[in-house]
Amino acid sequence: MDFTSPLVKDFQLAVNDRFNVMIPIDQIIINETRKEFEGDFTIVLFPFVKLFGKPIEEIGQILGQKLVDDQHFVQGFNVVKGFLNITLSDSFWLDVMDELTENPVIEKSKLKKGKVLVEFASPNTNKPLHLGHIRNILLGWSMSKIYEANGYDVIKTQVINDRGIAICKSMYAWKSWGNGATPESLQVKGDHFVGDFYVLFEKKFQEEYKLWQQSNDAQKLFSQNGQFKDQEEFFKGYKNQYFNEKSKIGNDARKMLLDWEANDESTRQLWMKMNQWVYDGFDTTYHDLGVSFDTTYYESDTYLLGKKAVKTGLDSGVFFKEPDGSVWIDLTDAGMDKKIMLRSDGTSVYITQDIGTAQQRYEDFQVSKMIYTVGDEQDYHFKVLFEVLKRLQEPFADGLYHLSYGMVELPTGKMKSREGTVVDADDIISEVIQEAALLTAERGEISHLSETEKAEIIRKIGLAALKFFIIKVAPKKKMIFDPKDSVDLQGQTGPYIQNAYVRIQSLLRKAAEQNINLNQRNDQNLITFNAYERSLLKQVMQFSDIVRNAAETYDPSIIANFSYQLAKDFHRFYHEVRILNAENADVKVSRLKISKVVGDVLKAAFDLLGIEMPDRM
RNA sequence: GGUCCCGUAGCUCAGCUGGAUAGAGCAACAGAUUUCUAAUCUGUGGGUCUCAGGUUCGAAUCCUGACGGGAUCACCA
Repeated sequence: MDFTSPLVKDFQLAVNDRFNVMIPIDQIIINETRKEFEGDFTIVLFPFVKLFGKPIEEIGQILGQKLVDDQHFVQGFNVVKGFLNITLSDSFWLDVMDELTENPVIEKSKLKKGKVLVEFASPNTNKPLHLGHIRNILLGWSMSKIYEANGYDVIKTQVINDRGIAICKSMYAWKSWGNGATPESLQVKGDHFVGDFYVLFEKKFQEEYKLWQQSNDAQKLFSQNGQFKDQEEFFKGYKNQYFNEKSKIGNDARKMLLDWEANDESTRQLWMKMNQWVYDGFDTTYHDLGVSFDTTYYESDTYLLGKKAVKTGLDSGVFFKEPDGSVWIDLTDAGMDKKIMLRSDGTSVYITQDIGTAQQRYEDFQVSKMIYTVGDEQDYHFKVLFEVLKRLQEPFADGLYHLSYGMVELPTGKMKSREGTVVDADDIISEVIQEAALLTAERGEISHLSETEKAEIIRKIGLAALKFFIIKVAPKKKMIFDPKDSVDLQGQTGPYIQNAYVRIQSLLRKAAEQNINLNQRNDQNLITFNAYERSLLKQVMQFSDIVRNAAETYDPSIIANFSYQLAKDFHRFYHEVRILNAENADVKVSRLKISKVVGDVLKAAFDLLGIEMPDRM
């Protein structure tokens, strides 16, 4: 609902009436009046000074008076420097309140705007999910919800990297040292179970490598490479080569990869079994986070895609072939480099596969937009990918967006798996819920509820703390995640906002007990709205704009910050103003209506962020 | 080195499509509950918006250049 444009229109007419100039609407700057001044909205007059050749204060006086005389919605005004502060009439606010109460908080546009595919999560099967994945998942999920709210059909997807040397390492380790153990037999979550074997492989490999470093063979190699001062440095750099050329278990793992590619029956069986364990584990984490996918792509299916695109590109002259048979694209005229599309042995590289996958998705769903939620270390990759797709003249090429986000770091620095500083997703989820349980018990507010009801509320609170902590930061910024702060339930946090909602539900329950009807308009008795009420209404009526803006800028943090501001203002209102004991029945009803609509908006906003609201806490 | 991103209070972050005296939370200190859920509210202290130029009536915001931090520039993914 757009409430300010009638005011802007009136202002435009007032200017025309008094100065005979028709100012374009988009040149009229209107803001919410800052708290330290009196008024609801402020029009900036500076741009008009030169136009009218009068002192700015006088212009303000003339136009303000005109708006009051019109008797539309303006009740009063004041001019401070070049700012015309306008106070809207109580009847205006009464209308706004009833409009907001009677309509859904988000107007879902009736006409469909098209289909959008959102990719997020996209894990590897050799490691459990960590904090970085959580940020990714929250962003992608939230983006999906935001696009739905803006009238799009959304397809949520992930692409799982289920093949390659990494999973073969886990497979080899399990086969060699696993003794037939399963996640069930060891009571370990599947993704962790497989991840542990990956780690075990690395450990065994390191042992083997260390041992080899003492050998004559190794020492000879080291002394032949005179540019290295110390052994440690040399062997660090030699590690990959050792793995590929000399390592026994490296060789065995690579043999597995070849077997896999040759479709060897037993290797494929093992691969399927272990990946299934991982997927079961991932599903648990996704479930805990409250997210799901409409479809999943697997790299084992898609990694060969894109070769056809290479042929098409060659035919149309977008790509070119080197004498050795490799295929390239030259993007130097677009400020990028040359990029390989196909290796000289004819196999695909990462980008080939992405081209094929994009085409496949378009074929599958005919989407007009695709949003890739991937960390900012791949900014360049996506820049190249999108440019290539454009040059291939794909019909979807204009609807591609890389939702890039910054790395999640700890107060101590980057997470490093080698140093064991990676924050595991499952761990942090359970930690934050435990903390919520502790503090909820201390409070005692819900102690009368059943255990399952309590657990449910506690889960919502804990997850809200974690999720809000992450989603409130603008995506493109890297963020510092302090586990200590993330379990905070006070101040600028998810639970703070939930608490505002819970207070509102409590009010509404009591109002229902008193049989107060909130569905009727008050046409008889005009009430005076105080500053708290006006502020709440102003924010609530901006919600649709906020949601649109979040979609346009691909930024859920806008909604998070909006929610916080609204909750904060509600808490203040709640503290300063009597609601159920208001001075008369009309005021009571209007305050309840405002509270209800604030609650509805908070809940809708949190839903867009993937955060649930409890009714009590 | 080329390209891209970031730099705001002790810490974590808003504000960035230019508008009034730059805001929150945390941390510190002082207060508020016979009243609708105190996971709340009020107050105090805390700033060269990295720096220097430029555009403008007006710059944290736009432009240029430094400085600092990060990412990326594979026949890896």
